[in-house]
Order: sequence, then structure tokens, then C-alpha cells
Amino acid sequence: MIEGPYIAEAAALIGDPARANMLSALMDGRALTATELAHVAGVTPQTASGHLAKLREANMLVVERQGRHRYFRLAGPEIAQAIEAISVVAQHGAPRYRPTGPRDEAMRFARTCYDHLAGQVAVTIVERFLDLGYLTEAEEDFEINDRGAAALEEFGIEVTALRGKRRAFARRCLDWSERRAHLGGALGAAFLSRCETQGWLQTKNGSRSVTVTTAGRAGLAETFGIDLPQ
Amino acid sequence: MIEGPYIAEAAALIGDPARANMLSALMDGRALTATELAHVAGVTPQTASGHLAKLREANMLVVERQGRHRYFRLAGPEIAQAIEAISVVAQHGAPRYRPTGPRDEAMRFARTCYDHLAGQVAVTIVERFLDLGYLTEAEEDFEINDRGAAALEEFGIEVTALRGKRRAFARRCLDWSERRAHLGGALGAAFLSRCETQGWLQTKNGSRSVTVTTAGRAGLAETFGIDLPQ
DNA sequence: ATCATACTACGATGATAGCCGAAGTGTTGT
DNA sequence: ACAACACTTCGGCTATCATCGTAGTATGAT
Repeated sequence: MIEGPYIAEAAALIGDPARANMLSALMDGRALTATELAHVAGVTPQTASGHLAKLREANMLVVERQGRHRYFRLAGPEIAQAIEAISVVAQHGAPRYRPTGPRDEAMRFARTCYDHLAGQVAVTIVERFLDLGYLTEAEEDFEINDRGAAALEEFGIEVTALRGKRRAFARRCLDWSERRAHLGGALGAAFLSRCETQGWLQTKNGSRSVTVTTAGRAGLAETFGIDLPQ
Repeated sequence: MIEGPYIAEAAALIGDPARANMLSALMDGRALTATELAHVAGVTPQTASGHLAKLREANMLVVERQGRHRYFRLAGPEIAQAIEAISVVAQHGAPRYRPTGPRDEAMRFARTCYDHLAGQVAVTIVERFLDLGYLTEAEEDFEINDRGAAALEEFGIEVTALRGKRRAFARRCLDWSERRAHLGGALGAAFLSRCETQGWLQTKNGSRSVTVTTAGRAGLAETFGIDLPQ
């Protein structure tokens, strides 16, 4: 049992979007640099630095220095447990009549969420994959079948190798602007990375905004039959 | 998995002291009225009303109307689980160099925490009881022995009856201003209530501040050997 | 030694959200 | 019907805090 204001202090630290994004990005046990966390949070490095200092001070993060790099990771499993517990609560939250998500229309269309694609484009892709029967929905994950794996392997993603990773494979990740799931986990990250390699999607350095190129629109249409709205 | 800003939204709702106090007061499954929750939170009824509306909107609280009274309770066990998870994190937080707790010296001396006593007085009482051997400390609770139970029964608290309640009996409650445990649970609430009946402590209507009367200083000294600083 | 990169510190700015006073609506008791 | 009480709504105020630009320190590569 603990007096209320203690709870408020800890919750308020999590209750900032930039910090929440950082903590969530570290949920799978990875250690990320301050610059990576700044990108994940969508803020400048100096802002991220201040946030990280607060999280360290509160014993939510620990830092390891490697030369010029500072690697941050969660201080213990209880942090991840608290984030998970809050996630459950957050998913039971009320449908909002005002749209959630960023006000910037470009960010709503396509942006990064941690290291995978989010926004309208991401959700459209997922729904197409569901239509094609590549993916099915389980409780917290997507399941990919042989047809889907083959299609993505052909696209250049090493699906089998991804499954061997410690990281969750294909996570359903509730999208902030669409309120439906986009593809997270290792598969989601690999898909975004591959699209970047193909020149279909472009991420601007320092920003979480994602641009779909002309080649990307064509490629997504030809390869997966995905028609993106203008 | 859930996009970070969702987590931030839910956490931010918990991250306000008034709301955290309200949610915590409802942790044991009780339903409290809006006015009781306003008192618990230490804010006016109109402020509490706004907070309660937000918590309802977020599906953290449900309300039942009984005539003029609105009874609020937690919407489900996942809320309590999230509060508990955050509590664990909060207890691992860094010692702060600036003093925690309210700035008002009177509130630091003695105040209510939910329905039991908090502040310097409360912690002094607990430590005296530990010295006397009435209480011992366990993980999350205090244990009271026969000598302690007899002494409190003599003081007018029906210890045996309290043990039969559904509510936790004698909780260690981490005090916000003292950073040590004061006595929570049913026993803590009964002790405060008894001290009020005795005229030893006075709570002002609508405030969480507690006044130790002259009779209270004398009574605490004679009955339990507790010397309070001026 | 110089330059690039990673990270931190400082100060000013502006948005936000909690606060309460005033006032209103709804329910209960006399 | 009236008064008391429970609760909600509205508007103004203010403290807080996240933000970024500027500038600095530390590390690594050439």
C-alpha cells in the first residue's frame, strides 16, 4: 500500500507521450541509444536527454556507456509489467468522438511506431494481407501461414530467420490514429526496412513521418494489390 | 502491443495526485460517493466532479446512482492491477533530495490518507507501537500480537471484529511526507476514528488536514507513551 | 589537430490542465 | 413549498512542464 501521490508521480512519468514511446520501445528487453530513443519519441535529442534523465532518476531506466554511446534499457521487469498493465487499461478506454492520433495529416497517413510502420498505410497493408489470407488474427499476434510467408520471402524478407529471434514475431499493435491494428514485432520492422530498401517508403532523418514514394505506390499495388488513397 | 500515446493517455489519468488518491481509495472494492472522493483527494467537489468525469469517460470508473448520491467504484480488476503495478514501480523510485509531501507544514504533521492517519504523527505512532512490541513489520502488512491487540481493545478499538472484515487489516502504507510506513487498512481507519471520538484528533470538514488537540497530546502520552514534537 | 557525431545543459516560450468561485440542476427531508 | 444537500457546469487564473534553439562537453575517426 502506498500513499496516492507516489502513484501519481510514477504514473505521470509514464503519462507523457514521448516517455511512453521510449519505455514501450524498450519493452522487449533491447537497449537503445539516446538518439534512437529521441527518434522513437519524435523529439529532439536535447528533449530526449531531459526525459531520459527523469526516467533514470526514477529508477525506471538504467544506462550503460559504450564510448560516445549511452545505451538505455528498462531497469527491471516491474517496469514492463506496469506498462503492460496500463496497456490493458488503455485498451478498455472509451472510444473517443474526436479523432485520436497526430493532428498532422501526413503523420496520420504514414509514420513510424518504434521501428515499424503505423498510420493509415500500415493498417491498409495489414487488412490487405488479411484479405489475401497471408495473415490471421490471434489474441495479441498475427499468425502468418505458408502462403503469406512465401509471399514475403519473395518480397525479400527472411521470414524464417525472423522467427528465430528473441523478439516477438508479428505483433498486433493498436494504431493510434486508426484505432485498429498495424503490424508490429520483428516482422513489422522487417517489412518497413524492406520497403525502405526498395525505395517504396522514405523516412526522414529525425522525423517519424514516412513518405510513400511514387515507386512505393506502384510497388505496393503490383506486388500486393494494395491501392492507397491519394 | 499498443502504440505509445495510448499508454501515455491512460497513465496521465492516473498521474494526477487527486485522481490517484481517488483510484487508490477504491482499490479494496468499495464504492464511494463523489463527495467522499473529493475529500479523499483533498479538492473541492467541483474539481472532483471533473476528475470523476474523466475517469468515467476512460472506463476506469463506473457509477451507480442512489437518489442524490453517486457511488463510484473501479470499473474492473485490471484497473486495480495497473495501480498495483505502478505502486511497485513507484516504491523503487529514487530517494529525492527535496522533501516529498505537501508543502503545508500542518499537512506534513498530520493529515488523512484515505481514511487513516498520515504524516509525522502517524509515523511516530507506528514507531512507538513497534517499540512497545505491539506491532511487527511483515512484507506489506503490520502484524499485531496479543499484547498489542489487548492494548488497542482497551483503547476502544474492536480488533477482533476488524479482522473479520473483507478489507485488509493492518496495511503498511508508505507515507508521502515521511517516506516511512504509517498504519493503513481497517485498523488504521479504526484508530483514526477512535482518536476523533476521543477528541484527540480533529479533522476539518472538507480538508485532509488533521489537528492534534491538547487532549490528544496528553492522551497519546498517557495511553501509549507517545511524545509529539511541538 | 580537426571534424563529425553523441549527448547534455540552459533559457525562453507557450500550451495545457488542475484549481476554485459562482451558479445551476436534481434529490431528499421537513 | 422550502431548505439542505449532492453533484455538475462554466469561466478565469496560474503553475507546470515539454518543447526547441543555442551552445557546450565528450568521444571517435581521419
